[in-house]
Amino acid sequence: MAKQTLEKVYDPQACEKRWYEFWEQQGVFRAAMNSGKPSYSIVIPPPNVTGSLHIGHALNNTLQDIMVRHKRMQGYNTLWIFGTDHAGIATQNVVERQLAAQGLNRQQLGREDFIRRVWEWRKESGNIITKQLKLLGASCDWERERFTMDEGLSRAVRQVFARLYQEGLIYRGNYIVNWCPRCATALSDLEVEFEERNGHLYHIRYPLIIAGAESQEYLIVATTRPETMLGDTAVAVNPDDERYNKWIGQKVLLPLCQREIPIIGDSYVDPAFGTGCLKVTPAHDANDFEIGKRYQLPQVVVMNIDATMNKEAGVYQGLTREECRKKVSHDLEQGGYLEKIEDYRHAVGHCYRCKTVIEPTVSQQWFLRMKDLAQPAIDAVREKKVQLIPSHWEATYFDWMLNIRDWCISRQIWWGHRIPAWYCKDCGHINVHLEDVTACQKCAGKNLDAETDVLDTWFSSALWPFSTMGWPDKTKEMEFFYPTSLLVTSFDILFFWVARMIMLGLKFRGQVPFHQVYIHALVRDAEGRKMSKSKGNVVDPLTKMEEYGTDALRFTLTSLTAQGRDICLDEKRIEGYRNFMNKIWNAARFSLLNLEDFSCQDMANNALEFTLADVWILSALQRLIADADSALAEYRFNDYAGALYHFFWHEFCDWYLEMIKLRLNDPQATKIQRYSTQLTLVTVLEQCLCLLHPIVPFISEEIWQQLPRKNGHVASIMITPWPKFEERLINKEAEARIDTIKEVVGAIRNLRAELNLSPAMVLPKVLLSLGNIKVREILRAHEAYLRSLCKVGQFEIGTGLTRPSGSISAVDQYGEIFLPLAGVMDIGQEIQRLQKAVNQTKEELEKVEGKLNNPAFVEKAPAVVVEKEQLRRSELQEKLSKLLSNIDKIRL
RNA sequence: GGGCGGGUAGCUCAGUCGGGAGAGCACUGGCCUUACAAGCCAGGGGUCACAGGUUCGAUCCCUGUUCCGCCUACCA
Repeated sequence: MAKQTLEKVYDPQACEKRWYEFWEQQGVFRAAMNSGKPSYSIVIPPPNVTGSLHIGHALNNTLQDIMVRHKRMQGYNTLWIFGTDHAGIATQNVVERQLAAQGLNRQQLGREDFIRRVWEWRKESGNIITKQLKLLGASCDWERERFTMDEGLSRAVRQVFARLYQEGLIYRGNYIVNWCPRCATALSDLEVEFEERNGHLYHIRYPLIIAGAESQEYLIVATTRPETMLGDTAVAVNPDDERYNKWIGQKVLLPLCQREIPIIGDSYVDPAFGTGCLKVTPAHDANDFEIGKRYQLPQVVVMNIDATMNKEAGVYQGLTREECRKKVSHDLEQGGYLEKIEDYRHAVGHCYRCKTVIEPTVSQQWFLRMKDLAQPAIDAVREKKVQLIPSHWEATYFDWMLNIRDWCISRQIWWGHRIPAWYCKDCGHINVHLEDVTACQKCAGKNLDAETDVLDTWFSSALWPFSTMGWPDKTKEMEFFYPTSLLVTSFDILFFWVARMIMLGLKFRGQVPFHQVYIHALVRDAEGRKMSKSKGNVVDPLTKMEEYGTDALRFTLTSLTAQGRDICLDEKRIEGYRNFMNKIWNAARFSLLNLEDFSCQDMANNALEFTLADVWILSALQRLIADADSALAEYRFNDYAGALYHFFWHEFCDWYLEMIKLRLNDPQATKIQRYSTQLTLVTVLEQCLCLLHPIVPFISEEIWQQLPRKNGHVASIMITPWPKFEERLINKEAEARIDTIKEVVGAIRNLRAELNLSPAMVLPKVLLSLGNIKVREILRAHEAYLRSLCKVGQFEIGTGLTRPSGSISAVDQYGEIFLPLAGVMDIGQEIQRLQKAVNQTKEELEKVEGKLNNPAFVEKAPAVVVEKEQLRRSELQEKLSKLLSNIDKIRL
């Protein structure tokens, strides 16, 4: 790429697309399978095929991209598998809405045509998120893209289903499940969201049957759902409840239905709740279902699949649940059966897809037995074969896994993996098989009905880490990349997805699907509220990427990713990091301007002549590399970003670049000297770009491509070797010297600022009176830095210097600073300024003396700590006396 | 009901071994200093939620209280 002068302001739009295309062209996203190298792999949490990029995706994929880019630079065989999820209910909803717009529904189309329509939709609109992830810079191996409904993954699903069925882990049966009347399908327990709602507790009188006839006596039951009474088949009381236990075995008359139902005794009933009498509706309540099984009560389903009342509801047939509740309540009151209605707040289950109130209903479904699958998965986490990060999620994981319940895996929708079961109409045998069954395996009859239900989408997701790699076939991918190294996900799908992958991975591969799981937080708005369309506080990552640049957004998200914390995203932060991108840009601009006459040469290290600044920055860079490495290794993303931010801006730009201006602008500098500093400059800049690259891929590539470098270099920063920490470059002496210089420069600048001296004004002379000979030596040796960084014409550096008359003074840990400003200074103001310093020093001194005067402290604290305090005391005492003496002499 | 996380500067948050409280943003003052005003220099600002305890010493460890958030659960 030709050299060019950089613009003053970084323009992300101008380069992002260009570099992404360049990377694709170069094939650098493709997984290498080089047998000499270690492997690193991640499978993406597959976004819904209907999805578009939201801020959570942006975070999730930025973190994955950071790890993958980092490992790729470290030389691993790196694979990041991308793919999408067929999202059964969500996708079906989308296509159904499209049909509705044309006045059609899926029943009119028929199953086959409908499925064809979904595939068409997927072809046209199913790759939105793919394009958006590319905009985000994601370095997935796009050639290995998978879809949960594609041929290979479908085969994996069937294989798993068939084996689990054969082993008796999958069974079919009539049980109570969570039914969504809007989606017209069963849901798993996890797909129900409970929310507190204001409701009512209806107290209803159930007349007792005495001597075969309705009596005036009654039991009162309390319920939040009076409409379900139409399906009541018993009333239960606690057998120890002396108010009622005499009635056990008797009957009550069910109001409105004129049905006699038994009174049973069951310890499930809490005598303290409500009236102590519980109406039992086995077909519409999960607990009642259990009670019903214990007493062989009939199950009366009173609703249709859309939650309108069915013929069992008698006169209420055809009403919706809500209408029926009103009517029942009204009729009870009319009949004198309603004791009272109380306000009552309780949790109501809603469909996680469409928010419709769930109707617990008995129906014929398929289930996966979980207990046996859970145990090895619990052990795997306990034994750290799968490491959850942060580890406090383990508690949540164990709690759920230990109380796991069977998983309802069948869905009454059309879009999804059809359950591979065929019912023989001749002998009743259920045929479950990998391939389509055309003749009954038991009676050879050809009279078969295929199962119409499909599987829960999460069933196929559970196989994702190995199904995407070609399992059940033996593939090179499986050999190289399974188990995967890391999974990056959000905690809200820990049970939905992570736990199930561990269980099925262990079951079918005998190995965990991933070694580590990094669980990140939710992105909230600046006030910490969950983002939602209804609140209107959604931050659209794509808009922000356009406004501030993709790198700025990525850096922001990374900086805010501290473990165990939610992320509160304030747009101000994005702006701030956009500014950081610009800072990087301008530092590069400065560097390139000063590297125009530079070309890399082979030169022995000992022939070079480095400045103190050069030696120091190389040393500081080593510390940065070490910090970045350890932060990444421990997934402290915020520390990783923070270390880079601090080093680049506040060490490299603020100090190093300012210091080397001296040499770069010095016409007296020899070629070797100039070359040495230029070499340091380009080295540090390049290594910073490499360290930054995983977070900010675009700007780092844009600048990197323009750096002068040796021949035979690689094509992209993406495949440049990751910087290596070099112990030999650590130079504590240089670091200490720079610290001293920074300290003195700071003190002089502070004085200037407090006196309101214009930065443009060059102070003719400054005196430094320093007690320590080493400090004097350092400052004398590097006086040039002081002169340029403090805008001072001349220094007098010595010890015990007398304060020139009419001088401003300051005292710091090294000694005294005098600015001779005869005639300019305001004595009153100066006394005030010094007095303030005196007060501060006194306060600190009191604290230290408090400690040292405490005999227990001197006796029990470690010697090092005590010595430290003693040293501090003497320093403060000396500072105080100097300050006081300066006030004393102020008028001289 | 059970569990988890949190309460540190005006805001959002760091704080790894218990030993002089930090960052970013915001704010104040001064500067268009030949990379950058999306910038430079300097500065102000905190009873580390509250109460006890352990310790020579607690933001940090222990106990309790309180507030906020989340997860989970078969009290109708």
